[in-house]
Order: sequence, then structure tokens, then C-alpha cells
Amino acid sequence: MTIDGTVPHRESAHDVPDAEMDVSESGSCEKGPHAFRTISEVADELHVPQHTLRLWETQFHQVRPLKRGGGRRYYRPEDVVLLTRIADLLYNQGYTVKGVQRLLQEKAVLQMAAVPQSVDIVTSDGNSMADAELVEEMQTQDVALIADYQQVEAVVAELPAAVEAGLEQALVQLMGQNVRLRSDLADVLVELEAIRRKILV
DNA sequence: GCCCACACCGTAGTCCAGTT
DNA sequence: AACTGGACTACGGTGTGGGC
Repeated sequence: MTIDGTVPHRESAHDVPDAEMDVSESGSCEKGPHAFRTISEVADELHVPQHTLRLWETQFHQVRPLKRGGGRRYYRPEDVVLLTRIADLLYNQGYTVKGVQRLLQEKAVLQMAAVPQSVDIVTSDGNSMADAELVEEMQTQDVALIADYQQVEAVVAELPAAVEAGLEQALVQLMGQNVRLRSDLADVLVELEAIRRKILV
């Protein structure tokens, strides 16, 4: 098996897991959206020279392609999405490299603040989660939050009046937190939708 | 105080030689 | 074909000194 149909016998079969490859039986195919890409393929796709992609790798720690035999880079779909976003910010929106770095950092902080204690926007190996995965995670958190809220409400309804006042205060705080979290989640979802639309264009 | 010329510095690539 | 690392280039921004 090869990395793809267009670039035969580059690496041995064990270099990249089969499950991560998008390969047709015929051997002559376009890569699917989930296929790994070499630096030359990503460079073609983004209309950016290869050396620029390597440079970005040193400048943006979020860009971390897999490296296999001989130190060759294999870009995952999420890497390509991130690089597309970086290219857009740099070349279309006039950001500097530092500006993009700051934007990516702020975005990570915002996302973590919006969904406390649960979602790692940057995974343990330093890579960004896919959009769909992130949205799903946030929706799960939202549902869990509502469930917690309803649970507290039910408990309060059964408590004696003596402690009710204190719990009501806690409930008000929870409701406030709920509103803020919902607002933050809505902002993040809007931002993700905007990014997705750009990618699909 | 204002303007101009020049030097210096940082940023963003680009090129190249040698290697895998 | 793709890798690394260092040297190099182009360009814009900033600082400084001198003349008016």
C-alpha cells in the first residue's frame, strides 16, 4: 500500500497506519478529505511554497505534522485546516506572523474559558481538535450544565425555608454562570461556523 | 519645532549546501 | 523528493543627527 495513488512507493507500508490513509483500490486517485498529505501536496493546495510551510512550523507551535521515516512530514486534515486559516490571515487579512500567533493563542484561551475543566482545545500532543469534535464536546457540556441546573432546582424545591435563602443565592449564581457559558458557547460556535464556511469555499 | 537623510533593526521570507 | 540549518535579501519601521 502507498500513501496515495499519485505518489507510489514513497514509504514502506508500515510507515503510516492504513486506517488514516484514504486510498482507492485502483491506485490512481485523488486524496479524500481525511487523507494525510505530504508537504508538496499541502503546498500545492494552499499555493504556498514548501519552505514557507516549514517556516510556519517553527513559528506556529500549533502546526505539528506527523513525522515518519526520514523525517518526512505528513499533514493531517486538521493541520491542513489550520494552515489554510493561517494562510488566509497572513495573505488575505493582512495579519503579521505575530498577529496570527496572538490570535491563535487568544482563541485557545477563549475556548478553554467557555467550557471550563473539560475541553482541551489543544490536545496533549499539542494538536488542535477537529471542529466537529469541539462542537460535539461543547454541546455535551451544555446538556450536562442544564441537567445540573434542573437537579439543583429540584433539590431546592424540597428544602425547608431556613436554608432556602442561601441556596437560592447559589442558584442565582449558577443561573448567571449558565447564561455566561451559553453566551460564550454561542460566540465560539459562530466563530467555528465562519471558519468552516471559509474552508468550504 | 520641523523636515530630511541616513543608519539600524525586526520581520518575513528565500536560497543553498549537504544529508536522508 | 524531502530534510535541516544557516546565511542572505527585501522591505518597512524607528531612532538620530544636522540644517533651516
